[in-house]
This record gives sequence, structure tokens and C-alpha cells, in this order.
Amino acid sequence: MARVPAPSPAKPAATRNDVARLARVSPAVVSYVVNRSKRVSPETEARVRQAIAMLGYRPNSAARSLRLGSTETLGMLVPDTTNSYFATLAHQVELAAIHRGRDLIVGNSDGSLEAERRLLDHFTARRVDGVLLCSSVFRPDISSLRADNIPVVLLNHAADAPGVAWIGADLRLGARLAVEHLAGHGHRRIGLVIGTTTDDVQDARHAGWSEAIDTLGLERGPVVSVGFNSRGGYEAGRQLLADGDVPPALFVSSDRQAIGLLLAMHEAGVRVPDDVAIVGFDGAEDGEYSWPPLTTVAQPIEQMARTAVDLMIDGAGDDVNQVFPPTLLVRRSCGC
Amino acid sequence: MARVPAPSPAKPAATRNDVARLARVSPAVVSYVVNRSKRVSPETEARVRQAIAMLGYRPNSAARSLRLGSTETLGMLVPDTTNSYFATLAHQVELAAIHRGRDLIVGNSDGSLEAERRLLDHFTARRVDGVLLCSSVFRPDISSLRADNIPVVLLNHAADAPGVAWIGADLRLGARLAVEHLAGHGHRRIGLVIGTTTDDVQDARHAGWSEAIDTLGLERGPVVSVGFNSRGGYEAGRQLLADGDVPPALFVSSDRQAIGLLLAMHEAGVRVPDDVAIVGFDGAEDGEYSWPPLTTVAQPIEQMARTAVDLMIDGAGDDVNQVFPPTLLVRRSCGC
DNA sequence: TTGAAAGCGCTAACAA
DNA sequence: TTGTTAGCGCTTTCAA
Repeated sequence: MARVPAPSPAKPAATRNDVARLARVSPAVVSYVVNRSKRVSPETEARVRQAIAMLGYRPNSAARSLRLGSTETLGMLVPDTTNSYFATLAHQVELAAIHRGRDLIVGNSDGSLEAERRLLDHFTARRVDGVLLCSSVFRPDISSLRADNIPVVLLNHAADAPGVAWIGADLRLGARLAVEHLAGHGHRRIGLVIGTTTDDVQDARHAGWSEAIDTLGLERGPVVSVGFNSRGGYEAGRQLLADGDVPPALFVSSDRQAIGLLLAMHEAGVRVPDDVAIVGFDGAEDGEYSWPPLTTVAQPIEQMARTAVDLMIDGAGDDVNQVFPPTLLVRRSCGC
Repeated sequence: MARVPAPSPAKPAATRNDVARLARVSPAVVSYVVNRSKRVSPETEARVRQAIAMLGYRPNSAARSLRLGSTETLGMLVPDTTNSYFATLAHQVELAAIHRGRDLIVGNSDGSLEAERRLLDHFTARRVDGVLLCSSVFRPDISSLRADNIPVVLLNHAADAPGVAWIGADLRLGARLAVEHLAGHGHRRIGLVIGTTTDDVQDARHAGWSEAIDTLGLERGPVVSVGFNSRGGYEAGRQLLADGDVPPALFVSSDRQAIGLLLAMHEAGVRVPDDVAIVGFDGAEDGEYSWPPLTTVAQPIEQMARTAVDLMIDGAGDDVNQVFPPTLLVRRSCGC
């Protein structure tokens, strides 16, 4: 490790006053040209722009926020950016935010309620203009946002949350899509691997699965509840194996779980889709390169992200909600 | 979509003055207690704290930044948070930053140099206290940061970059580890799937592979250059297959590529590790649940993240660098 | 132990 | 078309 003391010329960033001085105009004029907020004569503007370029001036956003009372920044809280579904969602939200001239700050709660509260607090301290919340629980504590009148939209939310705007995929429909497809392959007995969240409210995918089974006159396969990640899926697989009851078809509530399940099956020499057909849920990158590639119920992530940001910025108010229909993304784990 | 107009009481957040008024002290005293910057009598402090609690006051961070000339925020730029390696790295950096009392803003360049430049610009406008840069190129343009004297550390960097602090894993050593392990399994002919970056400088993993082959007196297998993602790995696999030259062992420069390669092999009925033994690189979550689970050269991600943040904050200056030795993470794709 | 006041860089209302 | 000025919420020096 080489080490040379930094020269550190301690040259502070140029301010608007520096620009004004160099361009021989008043500071206000600099603002006018930067924000295009008022007409300025072409010659003056040229001088100012040149000075800006020479000094490498960029408006100090803290000062701007303070003055404007708005940070032009959105906050987003997810359980885990390491999860490709949330990573994709966050990325799409970032894109949508930029498109609307906003910045996005993303925080990870790691599934901890304590961390979630802390981050939300943090967002309010930063005076974000709104927060997109993928909470680990069904009824998140958004009081600190409320107290400061910061708009919230619950993203990836599962069901009605009175008094809060929320957006989510139609989980029930998605589950139905999966079961119907599996039934279309001739399977009459379909199991379920379902994720549980901290406050274990019943997941709508469970209801959708159940409903579809009934409607189609099928037989209920085993149901196993596990965490929403690969490890959970792996455990589900082990359990099914241990019970000696791996059904011919399985709907799995997230792609990551499905990936874990796949591993358990491979280890046991159970062939997918020949011995078990599998349909996952989410449609992010996870299942694209798995073996076999995962048939999955894809959420319209980009659309949801865009809508969430629009809702947030256009301030549609609380009690707004929107549910998006997912679509079946057919690959090979279903037997197609 | 239900819709109810927002009540929007338009209640602005409480300021320090509100607290001062309620606690019947001067605004300065509020600052004293919030920042513990000066002794305050216990009774006064109690009054102030109570007022803070009652009003839900949190210091406006824009104002604070403006006054302090520091945002207590670090910026991090990665090509793609959707990639689990970068997601993990970013997450670890976030943790390290929080540990040092800093916030982290993460931006995605999507591998575009244009986006990279824009984000860097953005970071300087926001006056971040430093930026951690995972650039898509070997010599990134950090002039906008330089102009404002914002410290930079190149993270995940591959080789010497004079005048900039950088941190990276020892790629050459990692490649050697992989080849040696494969040789230990008795393979005498080892191929290479190597990623290319935008400015295609020779990757040190290539050199390490080559070197190890020579040292061990092995035979050079096919070398294929592809993008650093799953698709690249898949293409590499297809090409090897098309050339009819799938070597008995293969070192692959990233886990994501390895995942893609795995798919190509499965599709062709080539068995891993029996027909090809594979060792990947990175050691993030990708290969943990693949089939077969991936043996890989793991970078000490957490350690690198922590060091990068420390370096940044403690301002060790430019021309500092640190290279971390990776370790072999043995799973099953190598034949173990 | 507490308070008064200056000023961080910026926007925008108003005046010239 | 341009300039003057007040003030956003905060920290900190200096005085009381």
C-alpha cells in the first residue's frame, strides 16, 4: 500500500457569487440563467454561461433545497436490494424518478422493523419529497412521515391499507394464472410453497391458489410455509422430500424460493419438470438462467414503478390504490 | 382505483424555532442539546427534549449541510445494482457508511459512460463528501469531482491508476487459485471465459490464468471473451459447444457468466462437473443456489467495502491503494 | 448557562 | 433587462 500525503489544495467549490463576479453581473442574474426563470439578454447569458463553465460551477443543492423547501428527492425503502426482484424494482423507480427530475435514495431495512423505522425517520430528517415503501409488514408505522406530511406510497403491497396510497400486483390473479397453467399440463394435484412475512397476514397468493384449485376441481397438494428467499425454498424442498410428498406440480410464491427449491430437487435426483412441474412468481432476473429456466408469473415491474412515482409526485392523495395484473412468463420449469 | 382528495393540512415540519419557543429557550440552546455541543443545565435540556418530542422535530438536514459545508453523505456509482455482486458490494458500503455516520446515495450507470459522467456530475452538485466509484472503464473521467475537490476511491478496480486511490481484489491471485484447484482435480487442459469491459484493457484474471497454466505445466484450453453477465456466459457456452471444444475444466471470470454457461451446458446435455468442471469468480449470492452450486473465487466484499469507506472518510489521499486476496469457496461445480 | 447575531448559497418578489 | 434584498433553518462565535 503506497501512501503519499494528499496535496489537498482545499479549493472550495465555486459559488454563484464567484460566477456573478466573473461575469460582471449580479448574483440574481446567474440564478436567472441557471433556472431559465427570467428573460436575460443573449450577451449577458453568454457571459454567464462562460463564467459557469470556467469555474465549473454547479448550484449547491443544499442551499437550493433550503430555499425551495423541497429536496427534489424521493426515498425508497426495500427489505433487501440484494434480492433481484427488489433490485429491479428499485432500479425502475430510480429511472422513473430521474425521468421526473427527482433523485432517489434507496435504503435497505434487511427485513428488520427497527431498521425500517430508523430509515423512515431518516428520510423525514432529509425532507424527502415522498417515500416509496416496500415494508416487511402489512401495516407499517409511517407516523414519522405523517407527522411531517410526507406522502407515502406502499409499493409491492398486498392488500387494502386504508388511508395510505398503495400499489401492488394482483397476487390472487397471479396464483390463478399459475395453477391454471399447471392444470393445462394435465396436473390434477398441485402443491403450494408460500412465503411468510413478519406479521403473517394471509398472502393473497394462497387464496388465489386455493380458489383456482376449487374452480378447476383439482386436488390440493401439500402446502409449505417458508421464508421469502432461496433458503426458504430450499427448506421447503427438503421438507417435501422428507415427507415423501413431492406433488407433480407446485406453485411457488417467489422466484428466489423456486431457485432454492430447484436445488433441493436436483440434489435428491427429482427431475424438473418431469417429476415436479414448477411455476414461480415475480419475473425478475432470477429464473432466467436457472436450470431449468423458470416459468413464472411476472409482475409488471416497470409499470408499477412508474405509476408509483407518478402517483407520488402528482400527489393523488391517500386512499388511492392500483392493482396490476401479472402475466405468465413461460419458460421450461412447467413442462412447456 | 378509489380516489379521495387528500386532506393535506399543509402543516410544515417543525423548525428549531418552534422548539425554542415551546421550550422557552433561545434557538441556540436547541442546537446545543441536539448536537450535545455545549453544556446545558439538566432542567433546560429536559424542557427542550420534551418540546422536541412533542413537535416531532428533526433538524433540517439541508440547512445543516449548508451551514456545515458538508452533507455527511457519500455517493456510490455502480454499473448495475441488479447484479448481485454489485448489490452486495453496495449494501456492504451502505452498512459501513452508516457505521461511520454517513448516508449513502447509490446510482446506476447501466454500463454507460454517458450515464456515469452524468451521475458523477450529479454527485458533485449534491456536494457529497466523497464518491466510491465502480467504473465501467479503466480510466474513468473524474474531472468534475476533482474540480470540486471531492475525494474518490475506485472500488473494484483492476490495476494501478496513478493519482487516484483504489481498492480491488487480487484478480491474478484469484485466477491462480482457480486454476490450481482445477489442476488438483487432475485436469490438465483448462479453458478461460473472460469478461471484457468497455475500454478493453487486459484483465488480470487472464494473466493469472495464463501464468498458472505455465507454472503448473498445463495445457491452454480455449479462451473466449464475452460480456460480464449471464448472457455473456451463455454465449460463451454456445460458442464452446459450436466449436466442439468444451475443455474438461474452465475458469470463468464472474459468477454470473458461470450461471449463463451452466445453462448452455445443461441445454446441450453436457454434465457439470463430470464433463466440464467450472470455477467462477466473485462469491456473491449468485452461485449459491445454482445447479450445481458454484465453486468460486470469493472476493472479501465486506472487508473491501469497509476499507473503502474508511479510506474515504479518513482522507488517506490519492495514490493510496489496497489489494485484497480472494479465497476459494468450494462448492460442487469443480467436482469436489 | 444562555442568548444575539452573522452568514452558509440560493430564489424570488420587488425596484430600478 | 438587471440589481437589491429578505429569508429558508441551521451552527457557532462572542458577549452577557
